[in-house]
Amino acid sequence: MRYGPDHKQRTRERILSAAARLFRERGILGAGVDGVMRQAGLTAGGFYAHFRSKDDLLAQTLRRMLVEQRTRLIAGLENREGFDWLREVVRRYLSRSHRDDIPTGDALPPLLSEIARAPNSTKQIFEKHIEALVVAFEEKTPPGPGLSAADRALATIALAAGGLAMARAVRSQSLSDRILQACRKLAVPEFAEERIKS
Amino acid sequence: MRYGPDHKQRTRERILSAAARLFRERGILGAGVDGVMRQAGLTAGGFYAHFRSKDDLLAQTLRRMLVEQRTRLIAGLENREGFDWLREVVRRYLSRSHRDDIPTGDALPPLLSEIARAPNSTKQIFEKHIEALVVAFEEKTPPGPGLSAADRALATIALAAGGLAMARAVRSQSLSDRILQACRKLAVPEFAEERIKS
DNA sequence: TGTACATCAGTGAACGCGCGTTCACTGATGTAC
DNA sequence: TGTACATCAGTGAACGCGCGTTCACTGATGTAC
Repeated sequence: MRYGPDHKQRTRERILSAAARLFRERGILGAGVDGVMRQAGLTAGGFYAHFRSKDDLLAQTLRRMLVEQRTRLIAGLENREGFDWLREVVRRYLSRSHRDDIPTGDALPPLLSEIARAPNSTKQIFEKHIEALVVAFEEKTPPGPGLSAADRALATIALAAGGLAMARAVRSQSLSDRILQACRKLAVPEFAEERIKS
Repeated sequence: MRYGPDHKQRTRERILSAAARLFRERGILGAGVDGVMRQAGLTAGGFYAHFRSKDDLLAQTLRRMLVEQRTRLIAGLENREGFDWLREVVRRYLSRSHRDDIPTGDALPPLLSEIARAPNSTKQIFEKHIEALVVAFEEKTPPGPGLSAADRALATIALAAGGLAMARAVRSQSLSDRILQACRKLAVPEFAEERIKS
C-alpha cells in the first residue's frame, strides 16, 4: 500500500481533528467540507475516500468530541466524592480558560442549538452522551434536598452549557465573568463564598 | 402613495414576523432572505426596499424578539414577589408547551450558539437584553443565600435557556421531560416537591 | 539489484444548487388639471 | 367627472460565490520476477 501501512487511517484522524475544531468554531452549517479538508492539509475531493457524506463526518466527529469531553471533565477526580467532586467539575467547566477556548472546549455550547434542529440520528448521539454523564454523576454525587443525583446531573449540564454559551455571547468581559461566577454559585452553593480565579 | 398610506410599513411588519419565525426555526445561517420573503408572501428582490442587508434584518428582528420575550415572560405577574414570582417565571419558561413551540418561543435556545459567533454589534443587542432581565429580577427577587438578585438572574437565564435547548436536543420525550423538571428544581428549590404539569 | 506492473490515496476540475444582492421593469395607486 | 401623468412597492431575472458531491486522472508506493 501507498505511504506505509496505516497512512490512510492517520489521514482520517487528521480530518476528524480538523472537523472537531471547525464544527466548534463555526457551527455545523458554518463548517464546510472544503474548509475541514483544507485545515487537514488536503483538497476537498479526497474527502469521500474517508467519509460517506458531511452527515457521516458530523456523526463520527460528534461522537468523538463528546467521549473526549466526558473523559477530560472527570479525569484525575477518582479520589474525590460528593460536593467536592461536583465543585471541581463545575470549576473546570465554568472557567475563563474554557470560555476562551472554543476550538477544543466542550461541543455543547457551540452546537446545542443546532443539535436541536438536527435529525433524530444526531439527537440520539447527544442523548447517549447525556445518559453517560448522568451515570457519572450518580457514581459521585449524593441526592441533594429534593434533587436526585440524576436530576442534579441534568440540571447541572444545562446550567453549565447554557452559562458558557451565554458568557461567550455577551460583548463585555466583566459581564461574561459575572455570568460564569453566578452559574458556579447556583450549581454549587459552596461557591457562594469564593471569588473566581481561573 | 401606493396601496394606502401605511402599506409599506405593514409589509415591513410582515417581513419582520416571518424573519422572527424563521430565524428561530432554522437558525441565523439556516434562514435565508429568500425563505423569509416567501413566508411573508413576497419575492426576494423586494427585500432591499425594507432592509439594507440580511445583517440589518437580523439586528432588527433580534431586538424585537428579545423585547417581546421579556414582556411576555413577566406579563401578569405584577402582583407577585420573591420566590412566588420566580417560580411562575420558571414554570412558564421550562414548560412542555414552550419546549414544543420553537417558532414563537424564546430566541435564546435556538440562537445562543450562533450569537456567540456573531459580530460585536449582535452581541451587544443580546447584552442589553440580559441587562434588562437582570433589572427585572432585581425588582422582584430577594438576595438568596450567597447569591445576589443579579447573580440569580444570570444563572437562572443560563439554566433555563440551556435546559430548554437540551430538552429539544434529545430524542426521547421522557428524557426531555425529565430535563425540564430537573432544571425547574435547581432553579427554584420549592419545585423539588412538585410534579411537572404543563 | 533492477525493471515492469498493480494499487490506490489524494488531486483538481466540474456538476447542480441555493445563497445574498442588484437592477431594469411593472402596474396599482394618488395627484393635477 | 374624466384623463394624463408621476410615484414607488414589489417582481423576476441575473450576478458572483461557496456549498456538497462526483469522477477521470496522477503519482508515490509495494510487489513480482
